[in-house]
Amino acid sequence: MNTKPDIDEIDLQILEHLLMDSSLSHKHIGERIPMTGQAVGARIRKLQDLGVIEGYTLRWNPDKIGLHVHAFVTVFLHSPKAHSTFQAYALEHKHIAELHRVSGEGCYWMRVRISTPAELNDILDELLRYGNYKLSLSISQVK
Amino acid sequence: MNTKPDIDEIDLQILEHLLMDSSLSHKHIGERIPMTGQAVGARIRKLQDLGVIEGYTLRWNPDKIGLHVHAFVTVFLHSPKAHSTFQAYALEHKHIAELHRVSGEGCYWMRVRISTPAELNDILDELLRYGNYKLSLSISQVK
DNA sequence: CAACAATCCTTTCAATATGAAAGTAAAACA
DNA sequence: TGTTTTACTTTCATATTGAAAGGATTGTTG
Repeated sequence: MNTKPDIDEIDLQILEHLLMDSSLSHKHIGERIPMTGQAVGARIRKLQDLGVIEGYTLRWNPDKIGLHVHAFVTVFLHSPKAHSTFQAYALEHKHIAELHRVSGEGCYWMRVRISTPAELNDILDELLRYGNYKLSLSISQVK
Repeated sequence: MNTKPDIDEIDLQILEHLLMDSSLSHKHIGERIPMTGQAVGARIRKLQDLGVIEGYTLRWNPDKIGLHVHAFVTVFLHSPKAHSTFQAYALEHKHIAELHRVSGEGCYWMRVRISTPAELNDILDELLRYGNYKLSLSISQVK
């Protein structure tokens, strides 16, 4: 038994192509390998079955629809009891785009995308119910 | 002149659908609006032209191809002169998946995806050339 | 008010991409 | 050596796509 399932170099090439542009046709990707579009399709299905590919989504610009504030928040919970309610709060909150349990600084790290500083302020107020926080604002995304 | 370009509720619905699954057919999305697939296609092209949709990509699981370490690093640069070399370093580094200039804690925030703690150690060593850092490891992604 | 233009949709149509199935070649293995 | 497995290609039927043309509605202007 290997640590990795049988994913070879060709699979990784296909993965890289799709990460760059998942709207590429199988045929187009196949020309680079080279391989027919159908063979590429079969490998992509394999990557999905293995759970390497979880789904298809967009690269997009939230700023263009008015979500001008991009914040990184480290959360320090008051008490162990706060975890479940905090997670429930974060999961249902539309503007909490990402949430991780972390070791290191604090208990959780989260990404917030929201329209205005005032709305961010509201979120921070709500966070105080669960614990404390440390805030960083993204000024520009370099990569 | 409006702050937003002409993006209406229907556009946002389409955007949400594509964020959930960008492999949905235009026709399928159209059934929920409701609208023909061709009309959905035209709106998607509009969203691309406006720069709201920047491209198509995957949701995937780096862990499955051996990238077991997911780290968030806050970087504090020594001096103003370090910025350009640091950015160049980060941009070309394969395992630095995301980089933001931030206000708040430190100068930069970055996401690192890498195979082993030992390799992370190497990156941290290299970071010391530019400044200091603070490290958090993602234990589990909640959202 | 009437004519016109603009917008946004539908319908139609031709080109293309897709997945399934069958066939083939090469490698792995008894 | 013969058999099985694997991974590809070819073929084919179906579905998706974008372009073009047509129609309805709304807004604009003389």
